[in-house]
Amino acid sequence: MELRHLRYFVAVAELGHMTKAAEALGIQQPPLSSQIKDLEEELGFQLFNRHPKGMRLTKAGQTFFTSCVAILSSVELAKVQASRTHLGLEGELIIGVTTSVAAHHVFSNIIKSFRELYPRIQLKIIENNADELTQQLLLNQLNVALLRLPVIQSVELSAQVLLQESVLLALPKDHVLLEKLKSGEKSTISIKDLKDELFILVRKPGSPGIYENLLKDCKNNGFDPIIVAEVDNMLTNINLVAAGVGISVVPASMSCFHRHAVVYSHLDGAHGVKAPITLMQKRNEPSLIVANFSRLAQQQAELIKTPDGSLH
Amino acid sequence: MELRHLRYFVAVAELGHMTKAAEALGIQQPPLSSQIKDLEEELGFQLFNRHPKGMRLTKAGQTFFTSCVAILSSVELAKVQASRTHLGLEGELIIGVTTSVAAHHVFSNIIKSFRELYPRIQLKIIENNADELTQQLLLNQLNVALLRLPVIQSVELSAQVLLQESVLLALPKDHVLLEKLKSGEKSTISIKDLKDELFILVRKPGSPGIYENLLKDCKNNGFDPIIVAEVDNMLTNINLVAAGVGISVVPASMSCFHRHAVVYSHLDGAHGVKAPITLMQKRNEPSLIVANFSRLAQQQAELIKTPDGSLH
DNA sequence: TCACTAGAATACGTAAAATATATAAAACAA
DNA sequence: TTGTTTTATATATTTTACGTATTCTAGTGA
Repeated sequence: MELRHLRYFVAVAELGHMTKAAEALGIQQPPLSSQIKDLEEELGFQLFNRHPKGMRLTKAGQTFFTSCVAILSSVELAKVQASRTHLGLEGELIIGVTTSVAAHHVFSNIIKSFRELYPRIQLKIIENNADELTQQLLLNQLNVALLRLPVIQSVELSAQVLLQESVLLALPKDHVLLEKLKSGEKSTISIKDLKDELFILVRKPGSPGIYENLLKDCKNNGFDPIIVAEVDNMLTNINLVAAGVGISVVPASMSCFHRHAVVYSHLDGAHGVKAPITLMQKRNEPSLIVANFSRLAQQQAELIKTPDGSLH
Repeated sequence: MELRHLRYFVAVAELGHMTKAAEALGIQQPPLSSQIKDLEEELGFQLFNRHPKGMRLTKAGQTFFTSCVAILSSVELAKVQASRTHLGLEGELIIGVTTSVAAHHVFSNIIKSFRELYPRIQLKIIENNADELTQQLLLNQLNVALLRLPVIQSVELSAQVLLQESVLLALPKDHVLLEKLKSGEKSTISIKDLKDELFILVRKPGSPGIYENLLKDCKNNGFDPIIVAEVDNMLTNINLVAAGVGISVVPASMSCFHRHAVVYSHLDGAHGVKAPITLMQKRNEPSLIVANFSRLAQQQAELIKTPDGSLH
């Protein structure tokens, strides 16, 4: 039994007429008769009662007809679905993201526009630190990761920087440096002023990252910072600053958190400290979905950059 | 695209190996390669990534594979279902029945054993009077009807008597004839004793039926009975007898109703009055379901007959 | 009753296409 | 390198779906 038999059978059943069905199918009547006969022989029973005015379905034929219509339409659906999968319009995308990237509005813009363009792709979003995300990417537990600075270099991975963001110093509201600014004793805060401050950092010892660059800048200014706490993500940084534990440096986009207890200030002399947003994926990623997501992420990042390259 | 393509594709996808799949399918590898290639060309995208160790499904291939498995199994199901319909094991049976037949235990036996033997046939049971049932049968609104005596003769219909049942006289508990029996004045009630009684009958004037025969018997005994009520079904007869409206004659199997208010008695001299149970169907009924039901009904009727032809 | 008509079935030749055989190409492994 | 494994290509062969011509059958109408 082939789909041809089902197509022919449905045509005859619908028109109730062998000759008309043959015409509709674009073949001659004798081969159509022959095919219907073959089908009936394979099934072992009559599908039609032959009348001088045409063909009428038997009870069994009626049952079979209903099934055939469903089968033929599910064949068409199968083609369309597979094609949509091939075009990257259908499927699943697992996105890993760090807390600090998730806090940036470019992330919500990316997700929103992706959902609009590819509504039939199921999105799964996993929040984790940069180190874990990279491991998951290598293990194919993620399709793509959005983080700040890559912490693991691997030939299997490719990284593209979506945007560069400057960082701000985060201080408890009642910090002495802020009083000096307010009283006019200082006009800006410089990295040199932080020599005796207690730092809260996100740091994987030995691996690169934003805070690795901060440590270098401090060293260039003649001191090693005092680290009072090492935490897992930048929101915890700010939580601890708000609690008065110490000071920290965070991406500008995070300055919306804890404004009742934390003041965010420009930091002079921290030239090396930037907080990019980086998209990472497997280097030989064949998935069109990932390619589409990557392109869209780039576009959304461009959109929120001002012409001179700075940020809104 | 033909089912062959789907079958071949599923085999290759399951084994991940063109050569092994060809072997499993009982064909050679080159034509299988060619068919898979044809399928991919028709779909417009690759279903497999070719690796030196075998074939691995693409994302689109995975989607298509899932659909194909479902399609192939629904093709098999379609065959089975149509075949079951052909064999009369699947489908619908609409049975018409009169109230008095429905009251007979042979009816519940028939329904019960039919449901056991043909559990996948949906039964619809319609209760109506004999006249309406016959009309519905002619209009193909019923597949089969169970009634007492045929009221319409038609070349389109065939009737078979399942069993013959005697009738009983139904009297109100306080009827004078019963007192005569009790006092010993009479040993039995004869049809002649009913000359001045008020009869409750189910009667379509001019058409045959149990009560037509009763009227003849009365005439043979020299009187026309006084008809106090004509009703639609025999249960109403008994209801009215219980209410003291008059007397009636009903099939023996109905003597279980209203025993607190109605007494059922043998009636001498009513030789012509029998209450058969008759199965009617269209004469050229092609349905195996109807044939099976008819055979089963006959069997069940035989079962409750005692060897000498009388009833339990 | 007899042709006439409409529709399906049969007979047979043809063309398309599925399959088989033989071989090549590609990617490893030893 | 050579041998092995696996898929792809080339070509021949067989199968089969299709086309053409015709027959069969059951109504229909004169």
